[in-house]
Amino acid sequence: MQAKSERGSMQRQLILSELRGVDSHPTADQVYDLVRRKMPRISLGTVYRNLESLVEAGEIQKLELAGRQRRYDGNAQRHLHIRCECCGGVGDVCLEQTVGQEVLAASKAATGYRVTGYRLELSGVCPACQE
Amino acid sequence: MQAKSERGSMQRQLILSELRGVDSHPTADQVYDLVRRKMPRISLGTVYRNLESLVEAGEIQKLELAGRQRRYDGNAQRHLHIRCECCGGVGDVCLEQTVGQEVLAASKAATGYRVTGYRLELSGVCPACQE
DNA sequence: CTTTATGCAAAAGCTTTGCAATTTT
DNA sequence: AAAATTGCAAAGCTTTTGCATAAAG
Repeated sequence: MQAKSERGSMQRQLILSELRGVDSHPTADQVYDLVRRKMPRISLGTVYRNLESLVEAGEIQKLELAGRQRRYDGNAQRHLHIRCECCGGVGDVCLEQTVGQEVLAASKAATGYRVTGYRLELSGVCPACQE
Repeated sequence: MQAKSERGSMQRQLILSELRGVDSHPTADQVYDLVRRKMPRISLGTVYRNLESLVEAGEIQKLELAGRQRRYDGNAQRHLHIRCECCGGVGDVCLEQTVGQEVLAASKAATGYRVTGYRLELSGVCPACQE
């Protein structure tokens, strides 16, 4: 007994809109909590499955920051992320990725790898934690 | 009935020497397999505990590459890592970390964070996988 | 009607931890 | 003898998966 939808199930739409509605880069279980407020019977498995398919569809991005639980970002555009060492939060850095060609060339020379990409992740102290 | 040791238990020494003896950046269970060849009754928990304490002691480093299982590097010096997209292996890139000050300054301006560091991780195709 | 997605629950993969026994200092 | 570490096993946490049922196209 659910309304008709243009793009996927109601679960999927709700997950997408909730994720777009926050800037906190929530983990899967945080998304689950958000979504459950409006759809209490949704399951965690469904959240994981839809997050994954939204990533594949290019609607959102998955953040795999070093050594921690995955987070999801409703903004699918390429941008950097910075983690606060103090509160653990993750912020957006809307800059081009800016590692120079010379680094990539030097890496190739140093390793023999064909270098195809890189991942850059910043860390620091967020405004709130600086008081 | 173990020999006396200068720095820590025999388990710890063996873990360190085995890790120093490979350049493959093994995961904890791969270290476990290596070490078990010479000390069959060692436990995985002991391997994890010692790897952690060796990291804290600055003798080795823990690699937390995006979204994957942790790996350990017997070389504690700061250097870059590159993952082969094809075979999943991880190589060393013995270069200075080279993200410019201007990127860090721009990040600060864009976010208000006090930027204190960054992590750079390369990807590509290793010589073996290029055939 | 056929295909796709869901909820539930169990399983899987990696890592940590409690504890009694052993080793190290 | 006191402090630190071990092996074992159980628990923890995050993510994935099998399956019968329900929703979507």
